[in-house]
Amino acid sequence: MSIGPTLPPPMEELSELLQLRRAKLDAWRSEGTDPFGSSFPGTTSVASVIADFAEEKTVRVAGRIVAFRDMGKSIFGHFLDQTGRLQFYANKQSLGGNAADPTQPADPSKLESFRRLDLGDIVGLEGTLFITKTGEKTVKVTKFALLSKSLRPLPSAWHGLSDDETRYRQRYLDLIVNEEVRRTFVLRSRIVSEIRRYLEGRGFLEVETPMMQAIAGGAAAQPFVTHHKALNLQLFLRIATELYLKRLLVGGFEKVFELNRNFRNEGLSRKHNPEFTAIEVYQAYADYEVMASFVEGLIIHLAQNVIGTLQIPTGPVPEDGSPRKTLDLTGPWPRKRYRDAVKEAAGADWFDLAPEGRKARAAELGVEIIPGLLDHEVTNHVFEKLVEAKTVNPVFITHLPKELVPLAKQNSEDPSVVDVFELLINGQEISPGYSELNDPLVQRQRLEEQVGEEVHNLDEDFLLALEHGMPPAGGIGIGIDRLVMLLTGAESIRDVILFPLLRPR
RNA sequence: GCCGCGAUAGCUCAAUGGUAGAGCAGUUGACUCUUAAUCAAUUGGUUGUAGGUUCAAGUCCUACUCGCGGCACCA
Repeated sequence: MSIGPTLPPPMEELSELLQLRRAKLDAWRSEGTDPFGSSFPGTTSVASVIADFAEEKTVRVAGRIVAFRDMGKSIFGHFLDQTGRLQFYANKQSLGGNAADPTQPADPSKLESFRRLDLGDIVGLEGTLFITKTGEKTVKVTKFALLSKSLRPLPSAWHGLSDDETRYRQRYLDLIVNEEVRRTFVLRSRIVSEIRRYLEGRGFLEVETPMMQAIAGGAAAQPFVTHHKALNLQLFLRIATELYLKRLLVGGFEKVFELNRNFRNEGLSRKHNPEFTAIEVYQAYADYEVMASFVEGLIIHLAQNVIGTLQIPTGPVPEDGSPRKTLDLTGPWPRKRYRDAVKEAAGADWFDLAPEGRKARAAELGVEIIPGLLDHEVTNHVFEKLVEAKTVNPVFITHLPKELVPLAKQNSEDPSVVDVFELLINGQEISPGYSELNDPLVQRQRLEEQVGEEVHNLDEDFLLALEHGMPPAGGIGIGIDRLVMLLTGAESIRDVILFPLLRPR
């Protein structure tokens, strides 16, 4: 524990608001209370207080004060714990009275101390449960303990906190004040844990492979660079888990997955954070069709069991208060060949046109074509803008041209396409899946084409593994952040990552 | 990296180039079933930073910082 550079400024520089809060520290201490108190054992969560509610029952609860309504001789308020909000009530008799002998006069100083509490303070409360005239479950406080004094004001409870920069930099405030944010991150946690349960229940083994790699392979993204001192070694943060998981297939693990962070040195956007969570799943003796069914089953399972519905709200919240659009995850999800999807969007004659004709058609359709694009790249731009971006309900795009996916098996009937799928939902690629290439000689050739001149980037160790024999296998990847966005209806990846990357202030 | 938009009290937001304001929070007082408590009074500002134009700048101009959206990057 270091002293830290951010010592609090001297009192005279603090705003009045902060000075008053600090002054209360002395008030608490002068009556013998440590304002950053000790443990408060034996508490019950708000959720279980509400679930097992019985009038007159004595409970111990703890949380942060988020509302405080002082009415003179009695005080109402709400506190918040991890599971929810509960109303509390205190008056002179409840706090200062003698329960064993109600005829004895109450001690008013207890209520005066209680009145000194601020919004944001963390308290432990002991009291009896009752229901108010208006029907709200409430704890009547008989004893309280200040567990942590808050020296700064809470954002407005009514308006919430809406400044995105503050929400991300001080996420704790966002979590205290914005209930839907709390809900989103609870859901994220449940989604991740349900994915693990689902896979483990089907015999998959979770593994952990290196995040620091001498060669960052498995995708074509810029890696982050770091350095190991003792070995004087340049290392890269991984951009994918693929090549290590395939080594495990060689090693005889037939059903494996890894669910953890990847790092890509790319720009930030509504859909991109430089560190993001992904799962990759590999199953020996399966193919991309098996994996497509697997992904469909998994996502439907998550929607039903974590979210509770297959009808997911999506898109911007309308200003006029009308409900958001919804997308429908009900299966079975259609399969569509890449060529057919492009033809539907760009004309049945698309593939009959000359390359120049395709460029002209793309322009007519409003797809911007940068000069110098290869012919298949023109088609893929059209695909991305007119098919992918406009997809709402799930669709598996199959039979992609082999130029787009160099690491998958070629189709046995049509060698110009590969045995893969791309799962599109709500304008995003949620999951790719392959029949994995296990021919070490073809794999070497494809990787050599990919790395070009930079032969030192060729993962020889991976190719060596393949030469020992990797079983035919199906593999998938799912971007967890994007999956959580999809299932929670979030519009930005920053709303499903607790601490998204920001420039330091 | 490029283009556009934004930044005003602790929070949410106002303010024709002409006296920086409101609601909530805070403070003081009243009130023993309130719940956006209510009522009365009241404190709080280097208008993101640095320059410039102007008699006068929150407002116009330039640069910068940070954020948001889009583009580029991203099999």
